[in-house]
Amino acid sequence: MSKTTPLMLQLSSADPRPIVRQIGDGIRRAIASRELPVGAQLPSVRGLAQQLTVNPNTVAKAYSELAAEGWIDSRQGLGLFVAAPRQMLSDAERSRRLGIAIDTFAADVVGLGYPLSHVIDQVKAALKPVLNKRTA
Amino acid sequence: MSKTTPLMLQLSSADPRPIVRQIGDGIRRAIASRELPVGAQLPSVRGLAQQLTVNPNTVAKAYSELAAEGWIDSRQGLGLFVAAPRQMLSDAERSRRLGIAIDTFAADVVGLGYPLSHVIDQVKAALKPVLNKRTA
Amino acid sequence: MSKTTPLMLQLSSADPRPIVRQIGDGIRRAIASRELPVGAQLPSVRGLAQQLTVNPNTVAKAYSELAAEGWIDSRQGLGLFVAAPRQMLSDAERSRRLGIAIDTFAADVVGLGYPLSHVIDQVKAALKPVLNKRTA
Amino acid sequence: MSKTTPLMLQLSSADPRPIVRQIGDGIRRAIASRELPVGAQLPSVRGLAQQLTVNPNTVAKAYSELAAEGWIDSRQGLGLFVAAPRQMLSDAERSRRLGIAIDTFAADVVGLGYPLSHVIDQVKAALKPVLNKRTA
DNA sequence: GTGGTCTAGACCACG
DNA sequence: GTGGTCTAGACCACT
Repeated sequence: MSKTTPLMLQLSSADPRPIVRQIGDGIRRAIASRELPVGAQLPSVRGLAQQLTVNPNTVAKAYSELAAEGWIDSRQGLGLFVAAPRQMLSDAERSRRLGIAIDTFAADVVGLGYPLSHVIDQVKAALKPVLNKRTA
Repeated sequence: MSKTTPLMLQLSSADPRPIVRQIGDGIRRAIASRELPVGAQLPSVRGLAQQLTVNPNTVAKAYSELAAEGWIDSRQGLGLFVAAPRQMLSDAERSRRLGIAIDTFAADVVGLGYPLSHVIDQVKAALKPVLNKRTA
Repeated sequence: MSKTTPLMLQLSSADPRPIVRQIGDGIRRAIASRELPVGAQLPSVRGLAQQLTVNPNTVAKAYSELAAEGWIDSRQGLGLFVAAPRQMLSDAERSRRLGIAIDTFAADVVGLGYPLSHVIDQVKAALKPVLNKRTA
Repeated sequence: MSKTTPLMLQLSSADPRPIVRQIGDGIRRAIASRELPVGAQLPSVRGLAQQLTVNPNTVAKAYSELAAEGWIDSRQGLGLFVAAPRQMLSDAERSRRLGIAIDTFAADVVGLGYPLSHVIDQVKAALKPVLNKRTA
């Protein structure tokens, strides 16, 4: 009875991220912000592929990565569903990944010419809806 | 008689970024933090390649990208020098890039389970030395 | 200078595991048993695909899963290398996975008619060379 | 007048195994542990399907696989009954299947970081109630 | 209908 | 040369 949530995903060819990543990131964000609640069914591989006009394999790959990371569960013949949140990674690995993400981010924004306060404000605005939600 | 600044660059094979990007990011960071001041001469392609034990083509590629982005200027027969800060990107482009960087960052840290405050603190610490320097 | 280790992999069509899994499991075993030491270069995607007469994409998929699990590191343009061991998973997740693995194993051996002692002996023999090695 | 044994089966959507396999494995385990003794009648396809709220086709498929493997016998018009234990597989086939099960298990637990003794203890605990029962 | 696997072949970035 | 991405299309298992 769980209806498939529409899911607004915007692919952009100007975005340097590969399509698979854009899809995965978009869904990750939707799950973290509870736009897609636990147990919700995701659009089918073929359906989403058609909606985004990309190859079904591309969608399938994004989905399978999300499944490997514990964001979604796959049920043979039924579809894909938002999984209950659980901590997959060790503390050491989480800390390591945070460091990498910050280094990458720093390299990306250096040279854009924005003052620190502006960048921080934007980061806060982007993270607020996706952090501290799934454990609330 | 501007002496070539030594330039401490640490390439890491554990770092997922390709070597070209590690070099470019490292130099970009050094310029932004004024470790390499305006007018300072950069190491030669061959010299840096030897120092880092990488292919000279890789260094040359990193340099040419930095030049295209306006970070460094090449003076024929003399070498490469840190350029005066100037903004080469349109406001729309800068804003778009910031948005993408933030999206990517958000996707990376979501699911790590850290509270917003912790992430923000880390980001601030990482950005402080590289932002607000060249525009000061 | 690190020569590619030959790597004996036996694919079997009688094996119910999909090819991707057989490849991944085989390499995981080789790394865990230190047959492939840390830093060793793995056979190239195309090379291994040719050796096993499977599609390069299949090998690439197996490799990318191993990379996601932290077994190997990929270096653009250079190849794939055995990564230094690190604990990626949280205690809760490790315990969960052990439980699933044991349940699956139990379901597989029930009905084969072997006495408990025989099964345990075989399991011990199989696990001895792959457990307690990477931390030794 | 053999009454249908209630049969406690727990289907879990968190379990990665497909439903057919969960049903088959559950019944196999119940028979092996003598929870379902030889001659006991199994619930009807429709009854079990209703109890588990799954498609009757799924239950029927699970039953037909169990029958093919010799676990249960169908008596026309009467229903399905637990068969007397017999070995339908050749020694070579049994040995091959044990090998595959052990390989899969080893690949699953390698990398979890548990000491051999801990894994063996858990395996013993899981196998004790289902092995050495039907041949005793 | 659903997802999962596999093949084939193309194009790109990196060194 | 290396790996990474994407498309196209086929076949299978599950519900």
